[in-house]
Amino acid sequence: MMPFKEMARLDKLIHEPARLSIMSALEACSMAEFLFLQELTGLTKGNMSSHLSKLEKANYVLIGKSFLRKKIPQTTIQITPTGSHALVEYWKQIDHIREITKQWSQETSIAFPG
Amino acid sequence: MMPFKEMARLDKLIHEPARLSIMSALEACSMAEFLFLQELTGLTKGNMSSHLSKLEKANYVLIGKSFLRKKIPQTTIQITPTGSHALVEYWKQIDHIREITKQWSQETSIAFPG
DNA sequence: TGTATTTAGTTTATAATGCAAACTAGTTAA
DNA sequence: TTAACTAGTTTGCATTATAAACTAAATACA
Repeated sequence: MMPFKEMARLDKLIHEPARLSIMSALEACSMAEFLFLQELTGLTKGNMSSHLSKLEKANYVLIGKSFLRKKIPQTTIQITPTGSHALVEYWKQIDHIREITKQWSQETSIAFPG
Repeated sequence: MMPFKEMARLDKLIHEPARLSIMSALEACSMAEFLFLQELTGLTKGNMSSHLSKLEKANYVLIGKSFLRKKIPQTTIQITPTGSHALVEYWKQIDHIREITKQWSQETSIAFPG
């Protein structure tokens, strides 16, 4: 019907490239440390921190602070079921957009050939 | 190698949902009028205008101003070969990201089963 | 004729966001 | 005991998305 309005429905929390990389990494890892995640994604510490807190607010990730030998702070991050579900839905929506635009493209070329 | 850095390479001009919808519509239409495109995407006029001028600066679209019966202004928009190519490359990169994260996810589950 | 309204867009102002530099709190080294 | 490092958070800046306000021309109508 209105295929090009489907883009507006993309979950912006996941769509943002830095966060998509965080979420994808977490989906693969089940649990990761802050520094490991930072290395993996190539983000700066400040960036990681602010993106993570956005994801935490949405309940997409769970952040736990523990201490190594009760001294060195270590932040561990896990994806939540909510976050995992949101990621799946995000890719579904991407697929949907692709299908629907392909279809519309075909319809137009039938209506206005050449 | 560093799969989660691939997200940073997504073309941000196309990645933004409003512009993805504009570009997808144009790819299907070959040529469209401003108001038609606005209706299609559901964007406000101001939004349309500013997104279009960004796409124009990147040479992703060509904007032509003509007059209906030499009176009513009519803006027509076409995707350029550059824009069309960028859109194809965008989807390629999306595919690439998907493949690579899927793969990494498998590797991790092999390395740390259960 | 002149004033009001509509149309087709552009410009401007604002609010949100992404980003890295600067900061904090604790640890180890000299 | 002071300097330097570590692990992260906060702050400030620059960019961006968005809609409201504006512009310019056309039509409506009184």
